[in-house]
Amino acid sequence: MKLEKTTKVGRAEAKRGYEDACGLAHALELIGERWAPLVLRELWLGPRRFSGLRASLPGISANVLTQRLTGLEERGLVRRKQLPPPSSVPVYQATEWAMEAATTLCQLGRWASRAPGHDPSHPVSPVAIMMSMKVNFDPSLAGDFKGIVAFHFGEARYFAEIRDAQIRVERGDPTSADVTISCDPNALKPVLYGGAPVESLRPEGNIEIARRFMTLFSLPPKL
Amino acid sequence: MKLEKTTKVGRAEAKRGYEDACGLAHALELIGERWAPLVLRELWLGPRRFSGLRASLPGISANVLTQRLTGLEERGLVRRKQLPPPSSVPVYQATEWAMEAATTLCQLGRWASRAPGHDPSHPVSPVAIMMSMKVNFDPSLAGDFKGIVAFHFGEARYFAEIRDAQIRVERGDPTSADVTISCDPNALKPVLYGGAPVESLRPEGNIEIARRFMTLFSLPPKL
DNA sequence: CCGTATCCAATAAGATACTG
DNA sequence: CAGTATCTTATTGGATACGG
Repeated sequence: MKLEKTTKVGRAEAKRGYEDACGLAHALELIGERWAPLVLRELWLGPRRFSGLRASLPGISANVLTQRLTGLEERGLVRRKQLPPPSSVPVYQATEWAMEAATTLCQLGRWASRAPGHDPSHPVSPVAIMMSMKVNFDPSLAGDFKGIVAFHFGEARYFAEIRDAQIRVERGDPTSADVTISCDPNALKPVLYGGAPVESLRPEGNIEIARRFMTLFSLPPKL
Repeated sequence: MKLEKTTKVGRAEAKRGYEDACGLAHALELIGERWAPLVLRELWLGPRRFSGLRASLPGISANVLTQRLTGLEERGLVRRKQLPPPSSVPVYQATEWAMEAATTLCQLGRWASRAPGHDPSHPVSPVAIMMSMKVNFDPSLAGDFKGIVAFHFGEARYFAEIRDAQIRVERGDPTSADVTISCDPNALKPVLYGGAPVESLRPEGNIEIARRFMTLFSLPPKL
């Protein structure tokens, strides 16, 4: 139609910036684009590959994921790496600095889960459910409980360790798990937050530890 | 290929949601739109009117501000009020719940200010500069300093009180200020964070308190 | 399997004018 | 002042198609 650039914008003001010195405005320029915070969430527990990110981010398209990853890389939030040959798989890793934001974003997630409009019936990714454990762990319920629970979500492996009324969540295999749970991330929600029995997940190992573990999380009160 | 819902538009596919039960995804549906976090920032210290918001958000257009305010109101983050007659001015106020998010967003702002790309030469709003004080106050520098500094940014009035190595930032007039500074918010930046002398701002009152006050803030280290 | 490039339709944002 | 209305531009997401 009209190919003429109306020059309204004048110089190459390519990006839409906020022109605001407030750090928050800059945060939005760094991670304010659609999907960006969720990409960071997926990188929270370690490097991931393109297809894994795509699978964990239902609805993102390949081109948008590419844009986000390259954008985040340009801004110093993500580093792209090649695993050593022969695998030579490219993976994306959050920088240490980006990880600090991820911690803050966790809190934002906890805050939002109080909203009346929050629908927990949607699917969750493995990282998302592990993050929910990190953020909804209630130290006051833990007493002197101590245990390591391994989670197998298909090929993906994570574990949570509770000790001294603190929780640690990591990717990979623990040195020694008390109990291992193999399931879909979504199956964990009713057990963690709905009081469903852990037996439904067929835990392997110390079932008593599994049972107790699942009682240590509480969603913040709804509004 | 075999998507049955390929019917182009799909009618009721109203909003673009993330379809992700993770709280963070819902947070983005609540405040992930462009400008939304900055609107909340402006409401951080109390209710504001439409024109004040527009003035503090350089670059936002009236229709987008309207959309944000009505959207935030629908989602329970903002309440619209009418001041009692004869003024009858409509004002927008953040709900208590939204204020919790604002606190987290502050942290995000502090995080982002470490970025190499952060340009502090852009203008800041009164609320933004007050927020920077809140978030960059360094208790370890405060010792037993005690003082109340009032800020007049045109008609807008704010104050900061430091006591017991804590800072409190509010809108309005303090019961008794040690010193009052009338200036543009931007003029405060070099004094707070660049070591410029407070005398350049012509403080009225206890200048020694003003001088000491300005030394109690430190930006996080750049990357 | 890991992406990138391109085209297109649907939205969101921006600029401007205008009304009560 | 407090917004609507309207039009233009930019970004998004989906669907391929294509290269390593």
